[in-house]
Order: sequence, then C-alpha cells, then structure tokens
Amino acid sequence: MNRDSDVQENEKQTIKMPALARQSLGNQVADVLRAQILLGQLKPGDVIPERETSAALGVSRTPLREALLVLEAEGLIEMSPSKSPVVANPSLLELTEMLLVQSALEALAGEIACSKATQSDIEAIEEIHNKMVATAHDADPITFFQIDMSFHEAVVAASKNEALIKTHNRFHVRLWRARFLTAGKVATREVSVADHAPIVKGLRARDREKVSGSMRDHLRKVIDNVTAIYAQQKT
Amino acid sequence: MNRDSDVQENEKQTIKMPALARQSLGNQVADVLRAQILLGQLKPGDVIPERETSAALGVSRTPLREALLVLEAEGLIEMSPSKSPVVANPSLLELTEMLLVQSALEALAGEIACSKATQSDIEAIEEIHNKMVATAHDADPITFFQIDMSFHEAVVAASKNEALIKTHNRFHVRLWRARFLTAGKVATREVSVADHAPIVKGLRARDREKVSGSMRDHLRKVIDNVTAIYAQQKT
DNA sequence: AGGTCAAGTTTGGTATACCAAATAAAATAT
DNA sequence: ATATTTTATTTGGTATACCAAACTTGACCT
Repeated sequence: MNRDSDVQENEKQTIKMPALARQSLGNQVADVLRAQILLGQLKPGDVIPERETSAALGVSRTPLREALLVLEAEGLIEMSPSKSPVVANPSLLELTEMLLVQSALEALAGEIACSKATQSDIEAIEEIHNKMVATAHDADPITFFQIDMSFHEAVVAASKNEALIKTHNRFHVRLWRARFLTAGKVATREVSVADHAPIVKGLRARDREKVSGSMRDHLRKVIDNVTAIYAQQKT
Repeated sequence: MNRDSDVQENEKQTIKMPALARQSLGNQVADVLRAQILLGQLKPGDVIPERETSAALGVSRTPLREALLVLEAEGLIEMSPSKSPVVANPSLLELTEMLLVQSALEALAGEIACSKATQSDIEAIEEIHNKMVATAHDADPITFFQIDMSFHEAVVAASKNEALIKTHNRFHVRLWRARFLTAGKVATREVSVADHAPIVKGLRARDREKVSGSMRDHLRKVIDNVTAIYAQQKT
C-alpha cells in the first residue's frame, strides 16, 4: 500500500504469510474496498480509476480488476465500458425495493430459525438484544448501528440456511449505508429496540408466525425511515 | 474539406454503429459458459481449465478469467486456489435450501404482482399457462420445461421489483438443472399445471394471500420432487 | 520390492505491455 | 470571439509473459 521511495525498487518486499490460508490478492483487495465503501470512506458516486487505485493499494491492475468485478457482482459498484467504476448510489426506489426483498428474507429466516436454531443461538440473540437495550442511550452512532445490524445477522444465521445467509448478506452490505444514515437519528433507537423485543420473545417461544410477522413489521418501519430521510434530503 | 463531411459522417455512423451494444468479451464468454452449463453440455463436476478453455473459445485467459469470476459469483462454478474451476454440483441439502429461499421470493413476487402488474402482464401470464396446459401431453421435455420456467419468470417480472427479479434469477439458474431433471417425469406435469391454475386465478382477482399461498404450495411440491429424484439417484 | 525424495509438468495467480474508445484540450478556420 | 476540427491524454479492455504453489512421475536409496 506504500509506494514511498525510501525502499529500493529491486528489493521485493515479499512479506510472506505462508501459514495462513492464502487468499487471492483480488479478494483481499475486494475486502479493503468493500470496507472503505461500508465505512463511508468511499462515498456513493465516487469513482475508482483502475490505475490510480491499484497504485494506491500497491498492487497491479489485474487483482484490482478482479476485486472490482466482485464488488460489481455484489452491487456495490457499477461498471460501464470506458468509464471508471463508480460507487453505487442507489435511488430511493431501489432502496425500498431491496428492503422489501430483505424483509421477506428476514421473515423467512425468522420462521426457519424457530425450528432450526439451537437454544444457545437464541441466547446469543437475546444477548445482543440486551446489549442494544443497555446502550440505546449513550452509545455512539456507529457502535449502536453495528449492534443493531448484528442482531439481524444473528437471526438470519440461526436459520442455518447457507443460501439464505448469503443472499441476505448481499442486500445487507448494499443497504448498509442507507440504514446507517437513518439509524443516525437517536429517536429511532427506541423504536428499533421496541421492535426487536417481540422477535426475541417469538424466538424463545419458537412461534413462527409471531417471529416472521414482527420481522416484517420491523423492516416496514425501516422502509418508512429510509423514505423519510431521503425525502427530506432531496428537498 | 468540409464540402461532403456531412455525408461521410452519416455513412460512417450508420456503418460503424451496428447497434450492437458492445459488451465486454468477458461477459460474452460468461454467457457462453452459462448456456453450456444450463444446457448440460457442462455437467456438475466438470473442470474448466483456464488455458484449455480459453484456447477452445479463441480468447485469451484474461477475459476467460473474468467470465469465471462472474460465474463463481453466480454460484454456477466453484474456484479454489491452484485447482481448476469446477462446475458446481449442489447437494440435495443445498438445493432444498435454495428452493426454500426461492419459494419465499416467488411468494413475495406474487404478492407484489397483485398490486403492480398491469392487466396485460396478467394476460401474458395466462397465455403462458394456457400454452402449458395445451402442451402438457405431447411436448418434449425441454420445451415443456422452458414453458414452465417462463411462467415463474413472468410472475416475478410482473412484480416490477428489479432487486427481486435479479435475485430470483440468480437462484433460477442455479436450480435450473435440478428442476429440469425432476420435470422429466411426465407424471409431474399434471401436478405442475394444476398448481399454476390457482396462481393465475389469484392474480386475476389480485388476491395477494391466495397468490402467495399457492406460490408457496407449488414450490413446496417442487422441493418434494427434487428430494424424491435425488434420493432415488443416490441409491 | 517398497518407500522417499526430487525434478518436471500443470495449475491458477499476478504483473506488464499494448490497444481502442472516449474525453479533454488546443489549435485553426470562419 | 466562436465554432469546429484535430491532437493529446486518460480510460478501461485484452493479450501475453512470468511466477509460485501443487500435483505427477520416475529414479534412487534402503
């Protein structure tokens, strides 16, 4: 990542990591870029020129390109011929469409979790919920948001359905920024916490209807929040 | 210099712009390979060596590699370090997991379609259904199967939800082969046709509950069929 | 003969060089 | 001064050359 000139060019800085499962450099680069997008260091609309970016990361264009293809498949960036890749900037319509799908996915996950989750899975979910309740007032936005998201992740993970987990995660990352922006409002924290309660209760009782229903209700509110925030921004 | 520049300009444009949206070579290769996988020319477990395949297709390894990354993201092939990419061979568990998700997606699509579908959308779906009824007895397996699949595609398309359509299509292609194998049994044709009827009726009445319910029921039978076929194969 | 190790071959992973399209910039003609 | 054409630069797309890990194979040692 450093191309500072105090190191000789001919000396290969081959930092070896042989013991670890060698992941392809492209995937590593994809991880870096994905993190930057989720953290907001790369904002929607920002361009990612191949040469410049690959130089900045200290890799050649080939793995950078591979990373870009991965991110494009994930919907995080958009590539068009002869134009620099650009960080995706989903419209309100696209966001609500994705949230609607996400809603159905999480409702399904909740349903399945009622039969597939182990007792310790449910306890872990409760634990997250408790932490969320405890930090609702004083946590910084990022921390609180991450706890909130981990709650949803935990419920989906409890379904033990790989296809579902993966698909959910795809939307998860694409929705990350929009959800973070809406979660910024402290007022919505109370609502989120209140929404999660019946989900936890339903899981404990392994009541499929209740869990899927409250999941759906919760996501519906998220859609409303996102819509409100975006409507006010566009003014 | 400028005397016939207009004519030349027009000629040039009409000739050199053959209305072909120039797609990247990698995507074209991905299309070819995807088609081969869906058509069964590339079977689960088959390897796709980079050099050999790129030579066979008359392209270099770079675009072939790009195509492989796309197909991997779609879940059609699996890549592991230092090993040739291999056509995905989903286990029965993975298939049922995907079908469960697909079931939820189609149920959602049916629901949304009840409010978003135009009258002509519904008529088109009816048209497909009618054709399916008419050809249930005498069509060859591939034709019948494609009509069956186009029915599901049409319902999902009627939801007008891009995220949903795309996600559905992802599972669609991954499930293609397994569903084709089960559809081979003529006995199941009658069941499929019978299952589709209430979906069409529900759409016409724009009855969300009915459509999503019958969608779910239909997919559940598909899961049963796939399970049966795979169980008998593994014997 | 059986086991082991080493060389050779094949694989995917990465870097680089080259190309064409597109855009920006500058020079020229009006 | 403005409009237009031409040239220069930047972009992504593609091909190729090279590298390292992994698997094969065969010879050598015991």
